[in-house]
Amino acid sequence: MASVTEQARRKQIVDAAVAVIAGDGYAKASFGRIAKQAGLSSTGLISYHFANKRELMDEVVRTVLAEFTEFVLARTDTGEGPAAQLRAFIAANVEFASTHRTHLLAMLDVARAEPSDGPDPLLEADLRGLAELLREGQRLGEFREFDADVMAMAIRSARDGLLLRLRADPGLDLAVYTEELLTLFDLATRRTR
Amino acid sequence: MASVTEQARRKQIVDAAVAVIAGDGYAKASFGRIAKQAGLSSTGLISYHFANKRELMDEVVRTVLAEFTEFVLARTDTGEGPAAQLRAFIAANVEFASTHRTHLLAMLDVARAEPSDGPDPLLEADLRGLAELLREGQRLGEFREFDADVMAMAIRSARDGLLLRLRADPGLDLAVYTEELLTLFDLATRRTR
Amino acid sequence: MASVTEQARRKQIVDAAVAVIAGDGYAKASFGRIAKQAGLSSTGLISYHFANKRELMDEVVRTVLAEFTEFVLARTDTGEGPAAQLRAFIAANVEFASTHRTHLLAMLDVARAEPSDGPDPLLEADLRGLAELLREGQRLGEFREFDADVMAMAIRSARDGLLLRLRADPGLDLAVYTEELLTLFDLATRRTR
Amino acid sequence: MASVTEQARRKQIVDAAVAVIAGDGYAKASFGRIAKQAGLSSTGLISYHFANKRELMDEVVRTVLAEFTEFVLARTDTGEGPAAQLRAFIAANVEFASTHRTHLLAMLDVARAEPSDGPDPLLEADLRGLAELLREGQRLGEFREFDADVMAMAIRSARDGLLLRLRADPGLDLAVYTEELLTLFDLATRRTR
DNA sequence: CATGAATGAGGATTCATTCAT
DNA sequence: CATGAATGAATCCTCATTCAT
Repeated sequence: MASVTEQARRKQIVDAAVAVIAGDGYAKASFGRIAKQAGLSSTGLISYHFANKRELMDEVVRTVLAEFTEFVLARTDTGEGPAAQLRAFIAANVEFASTHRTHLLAMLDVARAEPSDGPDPLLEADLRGLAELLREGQRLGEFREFDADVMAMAIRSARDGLLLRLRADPGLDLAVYTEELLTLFDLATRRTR
Repeated sequence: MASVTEQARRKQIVDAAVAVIAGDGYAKASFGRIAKQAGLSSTGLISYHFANKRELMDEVVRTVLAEFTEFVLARTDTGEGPAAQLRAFIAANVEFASTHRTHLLAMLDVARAEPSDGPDPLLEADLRGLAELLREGQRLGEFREFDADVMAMAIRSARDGLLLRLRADPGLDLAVYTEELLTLFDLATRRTR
Repeated sequence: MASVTEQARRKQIVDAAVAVIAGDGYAKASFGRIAKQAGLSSTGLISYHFANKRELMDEVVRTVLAEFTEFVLARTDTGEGPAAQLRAFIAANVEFASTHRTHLLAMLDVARAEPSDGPDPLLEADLRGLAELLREGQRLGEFREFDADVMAMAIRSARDGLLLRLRADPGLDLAVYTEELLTLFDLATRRTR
Repeated sequence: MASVTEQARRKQIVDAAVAVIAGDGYAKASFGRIAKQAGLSSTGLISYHFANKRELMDEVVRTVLAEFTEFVLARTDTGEGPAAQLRAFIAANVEFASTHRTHLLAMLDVARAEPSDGPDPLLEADLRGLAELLREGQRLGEFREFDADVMAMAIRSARDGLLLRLRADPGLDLAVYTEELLTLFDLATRRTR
């Protein structure tokens, strides 16, 4: 279980699925299209490596989420204070959204189309850390008193909104966008004297 | 053309489509499910009233968008200044999101799954007015200098984020949520001395 | 039964059916298209006047066949000898094929698509008279000894071939075509000295 | 691509389609009937091997046309003069019409129901060679001066007429029919004294 | 492991026909 | 008589999944 070839094939298939979903949307992401995108000669191969479509899609989400988390954490855990970390977090989000646009779009599409049962782990895991950071900032007096969960959701939503904008308008100036969001949430969170 | 019965049936079918999409997602919204939800005896009846699935989905979007626009505009165009209008706009958005949760979820699902050609009219029409309001506030000196398009997107995204939260957690305290968002964007937009 | 209005409606529907079949082929000749062609507001009206589709199609065949027979007979029964009558018959066939192209095409399409049980009455009735004429010519010594049924079929087939040509190439020179067929069958039938 | 199994299945399906069309007519030739005729468990298998119905029908036409052309050419290209070749051509046509009745009927039905765009290749390709043979005979002085296109059409139509007769009356004496047609067109084409 | 053929359920859509008004 | 809404069977086609090789 989990030989090298096996791992490589699964990755190949997941990557193809990401590309198809990001390109044509989840609705058009059939095994047929994914197999063609991956250069496979049979959809049977996908079924061989994944128990069913749901499992493939779960892996798509898991993979992108792992990349994303690693990317963002590496840029956020800087040992600086919460305010600085929040700035780093937002910047990292925007950067990932632009460099991994297809991955993120695919993940959001899947999450919307195949909602998991109960509280969405995506929604939760992603937000928990951010809310914790915000609360830490409040404890240290760098942030004003706001509802950390609402603020976290607003920050994450702003990044998702950027994704939609990027889909419609790929030539967007990200430097400006980043700066605007940094200022926006700086003003929204900082201790009001 | 467009008799009373006809209109009633179309509305019935659109309502059923909204319910199915909000409940099971767009991917599962087949004519079969919609017909069952609507209590129709045959999917043929849907085809009788709508040229094809796309036309039905377009009407779903159009219907919800009309409700939404009317609801929000009625609460926003108060003759007050931009800052007050922005507060009204955000409050109206949150209120509509909670009272018409299924409608809004369905609309967003359809818009994501069936992207229209060219710039998404949903994305555009919805945002244009908000950005205009923000610029007006800047002209009048009520708002600071920010990129109105980015800010508009952030505001709308915050509302969409609320929707997702509501789906996962229907018991959410909306009064708190509204108040938090009002403060958030008040701080983010107001003229910094 | 068979009031004036009734008759008029049936004719209107049959004419529309002929136009649709000749234009788009039997396969596309749905009640919906026929109703639209006839300017009717409902396909129900067709069902009201015809027990079922088969009956409508039978009437299409019957109607065209009646027109055709009347047209040809009027030009053939000239009181002249069989050879002259054969010439008149062929000329009349070509003329009808050109002036009533749609009608004849529709009839042939229906006859091919909905073959009646047993010996095709179209095939029979149409040919019987012609074969009889040929045999009469043989009795009178104007024609050589050939199989009258085969010859009759060849003559009728030549006219059907003309129809196909007309469908593909409407600008055909019929005067030439007629003359050629007259000579062809004159040579084929006349007493060889 | 084009494995042995693949070819065998395609042939099996085409054969079943021919049988159904010849038996019940093109209008009744649904995937369901064809699958049943072929002993397949699902219409999906037909879709697996043919991109769509049109492609299947095109292959039906192509297959029969290839058989027919090969059959007739092998009996016509005898190195003899045009008159002898014409006799061979007619005899071969009649023979093929009797031995491959279903195939020919199916082909004609499809060609009538699914007219290709532009000039019908069936109508054209089939006739071109025959007309050429006739013109060659005129150049060599074996045939009289007639319109070669009209004559070619008459000859082909006579064969189609035989097909219709065979459908209605399978017990037809073909030896007689052949002899009659040979004489008919010999008289019609040969140089007059 | 990989292939491609096969399966059968489910998809949207078309259609002839029925029926209340 | 005419209308248009409704019905349900049938059509082609797509798809995830299975399985022998």
